[in-house]
Amino acid sequence: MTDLSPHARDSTAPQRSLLKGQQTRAAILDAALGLASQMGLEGLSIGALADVTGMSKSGVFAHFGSREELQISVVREYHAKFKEEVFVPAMRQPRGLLRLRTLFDLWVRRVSVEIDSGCLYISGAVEFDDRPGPVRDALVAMVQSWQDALERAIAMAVAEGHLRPDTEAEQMLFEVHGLILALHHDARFLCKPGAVERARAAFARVVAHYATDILAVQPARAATPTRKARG
Amino acid sequence: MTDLSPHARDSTAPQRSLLKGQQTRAAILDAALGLASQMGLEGLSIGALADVTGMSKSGVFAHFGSREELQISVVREYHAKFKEEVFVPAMRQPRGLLRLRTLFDLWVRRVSVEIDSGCLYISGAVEFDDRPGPVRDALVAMVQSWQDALERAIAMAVAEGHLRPDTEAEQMLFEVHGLILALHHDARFLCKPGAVERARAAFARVVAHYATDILAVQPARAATPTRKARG
DNA sequence: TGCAAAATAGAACGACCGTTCGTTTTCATC
DNA sequence: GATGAAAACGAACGGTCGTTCTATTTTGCA
Repeated sequence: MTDLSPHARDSTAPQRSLLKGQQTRAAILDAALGLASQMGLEGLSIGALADVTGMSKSGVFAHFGSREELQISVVREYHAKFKEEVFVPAMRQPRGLLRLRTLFDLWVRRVSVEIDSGCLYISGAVEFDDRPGPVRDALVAMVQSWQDALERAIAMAVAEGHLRPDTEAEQMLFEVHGLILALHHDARFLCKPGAVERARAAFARVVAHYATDILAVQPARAATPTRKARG
Repeated sequence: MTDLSPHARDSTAPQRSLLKGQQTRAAILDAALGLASQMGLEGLSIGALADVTGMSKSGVFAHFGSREELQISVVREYHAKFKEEVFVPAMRQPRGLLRLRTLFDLWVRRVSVEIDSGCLYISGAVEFDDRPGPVRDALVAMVQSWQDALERAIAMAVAEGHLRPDTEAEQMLFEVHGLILALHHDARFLCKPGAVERARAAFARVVAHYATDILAVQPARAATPTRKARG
């Protein structure tokens, strides 16, 4: 249910119902996303959001009804953008190692961009790891759906014969996810240079370990013509 | 300078100067550590701390002079406990792979305990990754000193001949650190069972990759009696 | 153009925050 | 036990927060 949310309409069909309210709501949400990425979901305040958007506090507030609903909307908005930027392009690649490589590559690229703005999934996970409530529930659902997608991609790479048949998808997912977290930590908190390269090198090592043979360890671009080996 | 802080005195020598003030200050700090582990360093409020300790707000405040100083004191206190619990016992192991394994094992054990309370290094890194100031500086210094210790342990394992001579300590540190972050994330935020085992399995895989031969890949406990092989 | 509805503004609220200040209690020492 | 110092209290300040309420403006549509 997290993969097809009704709030993200395309710009053609419902042009009739694109009221002014929805328009400014989208603008507020966009500003809120930037603010929450920097200050965290808990640091996101309606007053600061009003300043940024040039509106009054009550004007901003009326669009969401509560701060909690605003936070949930921000999480959903982030999820939509993340999906569009990482998940959707990777799905255009054929099933198997190539798709898995693309997923990781886009993921790293996104986190690299977020070194200046912050990843809401990572900061949100820490902020809400023992703060029960609807915001945490929404956050968990989004992260879980993303991890499920990754795990499916790994399982498909196994099914395609690109990874060893005894590969435990959950275990490999754990290791790959750790690389992203370490990348975020080193680059953003410790300001350590070279973290992106280290993450990429480690991913290649993980793939090499789970891959069926040494031939599969070549970089993603060179593996493109093998797409026809579908069944 | 972070490894020998003057605030942690032993209980014998300065019994003369162990005034009531220092005593309650320690009690406050202990309560603050628990509070900050749950709510984060930014969620730590003097009012809540006064409630927990049964004191007045101003009474608590007077011991630190400012909220920022309180936060820094909490960070230092956490660092001291972390060092005593993870670093010091591992230093009793001989240099090399055994010490490195012990470091990781105690680290995992600590994070496992912290699944209910939260790791201040991890939550602090996210909270202060773009909030400059003295608190961030203190946090970075503590985390950096811990990472340096780990990197030294890796380099020693290389020097002892337990790890391959071309091992890049920084790269291996990156990968191992990612495992801890993934463990913290999965166990604490996603409440996923089996994360500890997954972290241990992944660490064994990493060690196996960097180890000189297959004999070094046996688990730490089986290697315990070889402790006498010091030089 | 006019009208109902939606959108926004503005002021005010109660709660909590860190901090200050003056007072009072408790302590260590003679 | 008296005394000066250290420690703790309690009230208050200015600030920000989310939220509520009532006007006022703006919008969409007939």
